[in-house]
Amino acid sequence: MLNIDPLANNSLFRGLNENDHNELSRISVSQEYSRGQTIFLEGQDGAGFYLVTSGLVKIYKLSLDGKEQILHILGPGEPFAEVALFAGSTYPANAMAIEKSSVVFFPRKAFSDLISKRPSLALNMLATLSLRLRQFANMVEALSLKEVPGRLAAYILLENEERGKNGDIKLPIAKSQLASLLGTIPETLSRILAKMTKQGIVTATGSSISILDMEKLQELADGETRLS
Amino acid sequence: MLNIDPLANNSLFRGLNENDHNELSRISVSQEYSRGQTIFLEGQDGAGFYLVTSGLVKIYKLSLDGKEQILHILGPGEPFAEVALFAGSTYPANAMAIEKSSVVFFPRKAFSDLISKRPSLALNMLATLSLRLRQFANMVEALSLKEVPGRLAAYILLENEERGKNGDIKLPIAKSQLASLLGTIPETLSRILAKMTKQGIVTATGSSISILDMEKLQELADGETRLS
DNA sequence: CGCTGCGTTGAGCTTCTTCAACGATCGTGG
DNA sequence: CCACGATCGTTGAAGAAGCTCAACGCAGCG
Repeated sequence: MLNIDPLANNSLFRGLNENDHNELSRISVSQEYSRGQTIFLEGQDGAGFYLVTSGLVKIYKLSLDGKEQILHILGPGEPFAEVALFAGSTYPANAMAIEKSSVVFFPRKAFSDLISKRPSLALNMLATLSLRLRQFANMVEALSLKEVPGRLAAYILLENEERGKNGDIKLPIAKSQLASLLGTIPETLSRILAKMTKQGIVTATGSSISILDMEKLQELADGETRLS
Repeated sequence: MLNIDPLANNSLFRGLNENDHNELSRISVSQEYSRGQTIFLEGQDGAGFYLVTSGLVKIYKLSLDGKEQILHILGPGEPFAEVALFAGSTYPANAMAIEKSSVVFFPRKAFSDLISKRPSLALNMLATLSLRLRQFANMVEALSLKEVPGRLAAYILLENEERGKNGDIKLPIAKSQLASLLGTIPETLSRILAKMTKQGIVTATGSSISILDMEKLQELADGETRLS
């Protein structure tokens, strides 16, 4: 096969047999979204959950006056909107494709039936939700206990561990989106990045960031230091 | 029996049979904590999870300079630290008894074995975690998109729905703790409550709050209005 | 080539925190 | 039962962090 099955290699479905995978393929529906297209809105009836197969999807909340807070950014292999399956029936936030994306949709009922019969599927799902709870706890901590420089530093370090190798990072999202993810606005992010650059902590050109002073970045992320 | 079994009536264990309940009783351990006593600390090995049977427990994060952000307040019947079971092995935050409390502790291994054999237990746990994810999403939204008056208004309204009847609320926690839960400090909370009182939205005496203008409170919580 | 979205920079302002002092409340031991 | 201390809550004044508004440069794309 030229196209690898997006379902087969996902950790969410680890431990399932061939039949289960066929069943999953049978009940799921592939969908395409173009950049900026809404996948669902907060409050809508949660008809099922999704898995990203390509592209990038953001989960976000909006205030009345239009300010956005991104809760998650999801890439290939990552599920979203699982919450709607198990508690309440509506989506708790909005979902939009940041870039051209493909997702697989799993209708609620069919998936519920399968999960009731497959303990390993339920356990995998528990692991997924638990990981997300951990991320949320860190996000609340960041928003409440850290200032924007600290949040940005933590983000850069995290990104460096996950994608960067030698301290060179390519931002996967636009800076305005990063601002929204960090709980601030583009202007503030821009100013702080400029300040970090001026102090020799990083260099930033376009969507590339290079870490110059890893130690200082770590201190900022931990809240040991101010940017002054 | 004089003492009702705290395990039998919990929604987490709904759908389990008599044997399972006996098994749960067998593997669990009762613990007592006095006011202010630490139950576990962030980063410690997560040896299991807990269920509050009486009293009040807070889950919280601390910054280096000692500021506290409360993530949850848990009362009788509510479980906590389930996350440590399914993702990572360490506790993601600190837990402390706010008042004299009794909890039941379920050691990791024994509970994992049971959950693997009882699909309904896994599903109940999924429902619990999903609900918590929803709460976290709302908390992030509040911290990032609402100002303190809005957060306080939302808290009062929520508390009124859950415990209050006719708009009279008895705060279950100290105001300093409420400030920490709302992501602010006691001084700010005090000032805003005073302002709300001055504007005839609520009256506050000690730990009692009475709602005078429900509509205005709702507008504040939704972000439609400022306190001016 | 022009338009539109993104990013940057500046000035002023709002919200919230910090620091400090004081008052109230509650539990406890004398 | 009262007195005391500790914790909690309130209020004021000053400062800091981040937001708003506005203008402008730049790049990408049709």
